Amino acid sequence: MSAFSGNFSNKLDAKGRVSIPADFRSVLAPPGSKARIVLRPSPLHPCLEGCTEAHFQALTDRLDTMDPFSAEYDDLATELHGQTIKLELDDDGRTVLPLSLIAEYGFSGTVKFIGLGRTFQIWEQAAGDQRLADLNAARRARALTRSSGAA
Amino acid sequence: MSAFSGNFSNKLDAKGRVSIPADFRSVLAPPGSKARIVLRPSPLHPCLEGCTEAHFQALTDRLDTMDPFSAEYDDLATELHGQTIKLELDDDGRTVLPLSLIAEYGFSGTVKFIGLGRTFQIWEQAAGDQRLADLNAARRARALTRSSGAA
DNA sequence: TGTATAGTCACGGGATATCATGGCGATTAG
DNA sequence: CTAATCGCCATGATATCCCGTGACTATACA
Repeated sequence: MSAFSGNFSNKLDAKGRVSIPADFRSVLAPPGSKARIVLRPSPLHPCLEGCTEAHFQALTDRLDTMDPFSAEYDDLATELHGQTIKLELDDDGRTVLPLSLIAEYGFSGTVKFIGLGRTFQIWEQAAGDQRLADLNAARRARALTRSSGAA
Repeated sequence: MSAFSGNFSNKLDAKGRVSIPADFRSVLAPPGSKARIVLRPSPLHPCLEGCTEAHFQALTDRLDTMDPFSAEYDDLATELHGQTIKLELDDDGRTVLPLSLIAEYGFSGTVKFIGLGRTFQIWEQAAGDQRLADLNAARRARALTRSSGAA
């Protein structure tokens, strides 16, 4: 597998450590080698967004296509680099989330990992569940609309 | 055969394992090789929907044409990947359904596989039977309505 | 045609590996 | 010297693998 899929709930211990789901670890690095993740605030949601270093590189490549003196360049560069944290996983597949982030996102006890393919998100448990539920409701509404239109 | 057809009832054992019907296995992978299935919640029914990795790939291909920073991308990616489970079949053609799913869909003892061609569904036995019965009833009603001109 | 044989399949059980998580102790910084 | 951080090990739970068994089917053979 080479994409982040599924959602997982893992515990944040007293020291701010969390296990990265094993499925995600296998995407982040070939088994055996040190895995690293790149984390930054989601531009859309109250959650963290994580990806591989390679994917982050691909995102920043986009900067090279932009006018380096434009406001857009400045905004995107700041967004991408200004709040990005690179973390290394320990031998148990865990990483330590900085206390500031834990406080900022209201993480308490359990966090939710949601796969988005090339990236994944880390939510406060309840908020993450809500996000999925909202999407499902919308999907269901779309499906029903379609079928009643066709019938 | 290259489509999921027919319906089958198989048992869920104490460990949450279930045999994938042999007919479906032959669609999922050439005999001998490891078969994988992609499962996600049905948008319309209280059941799981399964398909091949290739079919899922076709669904996610659409993401590559979208702006990865847009809300649309985020929604679709979460919808597609966020609740997707990729399972590998063991040498006996079985797979393990996560406990959370078993609870969520009320699976107990026996589950029903219903082929939908490119995909298939996994229902709690009684609900799946009901689904088929409902469809037949609706079909009969339509036929009667047509023949009598109006009902 | 009736019977024996081999194959496939669903299903159960038990041994083993993997994972998430708690805790301890060493190491480092202040 | 104290406190925070990091690496390592212990543990329970879960998943994975590998085996055997019985039902049913298809094939071979007399």
